[in-house]
Amino acid sequence: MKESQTQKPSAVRKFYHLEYFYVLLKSLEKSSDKDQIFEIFKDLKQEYRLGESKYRKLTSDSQNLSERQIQKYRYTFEKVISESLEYDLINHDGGKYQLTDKGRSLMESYNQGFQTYTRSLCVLMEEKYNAFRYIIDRLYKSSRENPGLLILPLYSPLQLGFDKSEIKTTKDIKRYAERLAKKLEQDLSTFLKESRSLALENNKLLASLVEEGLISADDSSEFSQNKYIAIIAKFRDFWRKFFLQEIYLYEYYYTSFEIWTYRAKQIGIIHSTEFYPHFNGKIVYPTSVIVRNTDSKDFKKIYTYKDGYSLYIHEPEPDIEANENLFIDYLVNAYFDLRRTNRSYFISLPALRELVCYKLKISEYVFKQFLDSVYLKNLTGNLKIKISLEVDRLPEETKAMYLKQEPVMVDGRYRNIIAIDVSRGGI
DNA sequence: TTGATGACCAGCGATTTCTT
DNA sequence: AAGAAATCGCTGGTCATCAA
Repeated sequence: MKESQTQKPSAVRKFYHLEYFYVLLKSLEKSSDKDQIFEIFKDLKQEYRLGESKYRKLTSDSQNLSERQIQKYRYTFEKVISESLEYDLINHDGGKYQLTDKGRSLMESYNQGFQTYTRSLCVLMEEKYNAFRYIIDRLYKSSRENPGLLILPLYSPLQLGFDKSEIKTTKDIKRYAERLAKKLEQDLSTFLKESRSLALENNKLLASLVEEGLISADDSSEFSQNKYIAIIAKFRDFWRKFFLQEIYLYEYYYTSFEIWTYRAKQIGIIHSTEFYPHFNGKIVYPTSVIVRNTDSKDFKKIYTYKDGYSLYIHEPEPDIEANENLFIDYLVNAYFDLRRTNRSYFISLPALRELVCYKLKISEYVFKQFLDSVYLKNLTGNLKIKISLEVDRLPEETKAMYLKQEPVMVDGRYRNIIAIDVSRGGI
């Protein structure tokens, strides 16, 4: 397979959830007046759980929003409108907004299921921006040893064993900086098989902190404690930017990368996670390829570029026996991997999902389909292993961080913990 | 006018400390 | 022990600024 040609850069978009398009179009069905559309949009944003964060948490109801919240919602609203105009989903005529045929057909695709909907959007976005192609190309070029894998390690002082109370002077900051750089060098070598000294960059970072007046050039003098968060944020941003631009040659800034990969994740063409077990930070890899053509039945074409290359999503069928066996193998391996650090038979299903998705290079959606199929067979006793799935607590029922990930819907119910028995004797 | 960029901050959930 | 309050760490979204 010849690698495809890198496309022109992607512009920045300002919202993550692809449902926003649908929510806007639905609002437009009811009104053509902008202020009224916004009112409906606000309610629907709430109804579809389009929270401020990716974890879809909503606090207040749409009736009791603060001025500031309304301002934020309006900001998002304007962005959704402007992007919808670009894709001709709506048109704007004399202060009135109307759905176009294209908009109506996108709504139709939503009713056929989320996968159909996101794929229609993928076509619209790719026609205009080629952003997914650009990122997928970058991902495949990320590392010679491990093509496709991109890591963005992240370690706060806390995670490296420093307590906030022991970081007071320039000297302390330098100690953290040094340990962080060492850790990052390690990650580069383990994950990307690249040995590289980060000492130079580390010095650059420290120098910029001094230059901006956040810390003093003198080792023993204390920095102002209310700048602590700002200083730590500098570390985070600096290394993220370094990894993206220097290691992965991504030419745009972090937010742009975040937004496009998260959109790609919803379509199922790129996987990205902050919850990969035993790793601090973010891991991104493609669950698709861009090639002229392929004979493999595991890949489905979803978009064709002008130069003849196509975007194929990796979507193996669960009911083909070889696929099923491979899935079960990885499932069992990942289960025992996680069991080593866990006393209970039950382990976190999202964590297991991360390991299996990575091994098979499949999206969360495909994982869900496989697990569904395998679980049903297990219930009727037609499987060589025994699987138990349970619901611990759903994200909205708890404040625990480890449950911030979306649970997996299997056999019609949300599940978040799993146990596996290979002997079939019962657990 | 539009997009890129970096700084900033509200607010969330985790963690720690205080209180009963 | 358990709940309440205070503090901490971090993120997404907003905004000002700059360049084209």
